[in-house]
Amino acid sequence: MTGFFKSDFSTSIGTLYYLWGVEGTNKEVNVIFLGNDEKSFKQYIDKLDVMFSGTEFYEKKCLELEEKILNYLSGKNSSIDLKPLFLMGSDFEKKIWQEAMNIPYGSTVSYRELAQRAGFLKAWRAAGTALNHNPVMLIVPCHRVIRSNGKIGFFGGGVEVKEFLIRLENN
DNA sequence: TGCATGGCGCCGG
DNA sequence: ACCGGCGCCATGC
Repeated sequence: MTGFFKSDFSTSIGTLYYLWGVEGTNKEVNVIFLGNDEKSFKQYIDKLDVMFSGTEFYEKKCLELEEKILNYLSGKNSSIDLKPLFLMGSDFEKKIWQEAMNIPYGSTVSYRELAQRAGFLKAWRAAGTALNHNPVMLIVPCHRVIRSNGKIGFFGGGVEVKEFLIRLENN
């Protein structure tokens, strides 16, 4: 694994931090981290324990990401069209994240339903914990997962942000 | 290994 | 409608 680079930018839901990684022989560049919490961003980088190349080479790539996210946050685009690269996480967590990506824009499912769809009939509680470890907010749309009783539930990036995103997608 | 900890769910009062 | 209690399951220490 080589070619990590990172950056941040300002949005309507606060400063977003992101991290790219280049994978495999085809040199595919994908998003490893996207989040609004600087602390977890830094912790993530520490855990990866890698060297970073300069962002200049990837400036175009960064601008593309920022444009896609901003278009999504302004309601202009309903799809973000960025591919995540899960470098960390258990198989269970990856399956939950993967399944969450199948939730259509503008709709919601319960934690229970999500766990079931991913093949874990009774692991709804653990599914919530897995979503809390989602490394790429918005790309894995964990804000579309709410409680069975209709309540909003929690959100790593802040419940207000979760509410904002659900409202955004229903306008 | 056991036990506590989580973005939960369901039932009873 | 709201709460407490108990059940549920993957992780981390």
